[in-house]
Amino acid sequence: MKANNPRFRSHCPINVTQELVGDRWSLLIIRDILFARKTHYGEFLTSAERISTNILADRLEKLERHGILSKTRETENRSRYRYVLTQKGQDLLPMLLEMIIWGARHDPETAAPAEFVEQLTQHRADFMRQVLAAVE
Amino acid sequence: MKANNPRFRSHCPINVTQELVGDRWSLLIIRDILFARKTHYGEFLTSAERISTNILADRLEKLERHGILSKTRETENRSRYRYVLTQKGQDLLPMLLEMIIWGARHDPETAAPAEFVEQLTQHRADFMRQVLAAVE
DNA sequence: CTGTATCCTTAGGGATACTG
DNA sequence: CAGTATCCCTAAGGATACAG
Repeated sequence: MKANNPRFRSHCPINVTQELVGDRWSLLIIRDILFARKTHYGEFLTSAERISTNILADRLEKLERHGILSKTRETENRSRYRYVLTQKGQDLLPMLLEMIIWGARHDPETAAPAEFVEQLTQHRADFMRQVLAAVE
Repeated sequence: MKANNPRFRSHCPINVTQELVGDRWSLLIIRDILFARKTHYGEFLTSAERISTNILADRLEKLERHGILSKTRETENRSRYRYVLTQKGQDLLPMLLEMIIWGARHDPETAAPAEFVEQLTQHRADFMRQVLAAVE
């Protein structure tokens, strides 16, 4: 009985990562939290890719269940939640940055600011630490 | 009609990367080429995740169409092909390494050798250059 | 061995009405 | 505003027979 442990096709870490956050939406939600500083349900709905309400609720629940983000009540407002990344979620930043570099380099119409990508590419690990510090 | 120019949901580079290689199989094929040095159709079929023949053929064709790998005839054997990564495909290595780090760190049953992950984590950018050099 | 062709099933996703 | 609940549908994937 591995109730908590999802059954992976394999324990290859690449496969595991993909099974946990490789669906169509999870990484975009995490992107919104990390880069657009979004924290509330309604904000995720406004992103360019237009996630629908049921899918968003489902993904938020899954990500919380996997310990990637946590949901906390707003003190002022009873029915308002705040979504923040756990350490496990923040640990996805380096991978996201590599996805940005690759996606931007190979898409002529990329939405990523050229400077940002260039800076990112040059600095890599050092830059990652900077970004993390700024985010925290 | 969906041939050359894929219509992306958005040109966010994270989204683009995911739409190009974010399916269930592409990255595992690329992993096999990069890390297990596989080059032939039959070899991909033997991996732990057990891809089926039609899906494999489909993915190989898609990856070739997107310029991520290239297919060349073996000189000795007419009906044998050799699959190799293009530069665009090799550029995925840093992202794969980050996926390895994250997946291994957060899966207690990971198949990744602890030493490798530790070395990878510590060296990051430098290590990536080493790996690339070794692969080429 | 290197693939195609078929058939079939299902999970994932989208639209939208509804609730507190 | 912050979600649930339904309904529906398609693309993605799996099994397997077959072909060069």
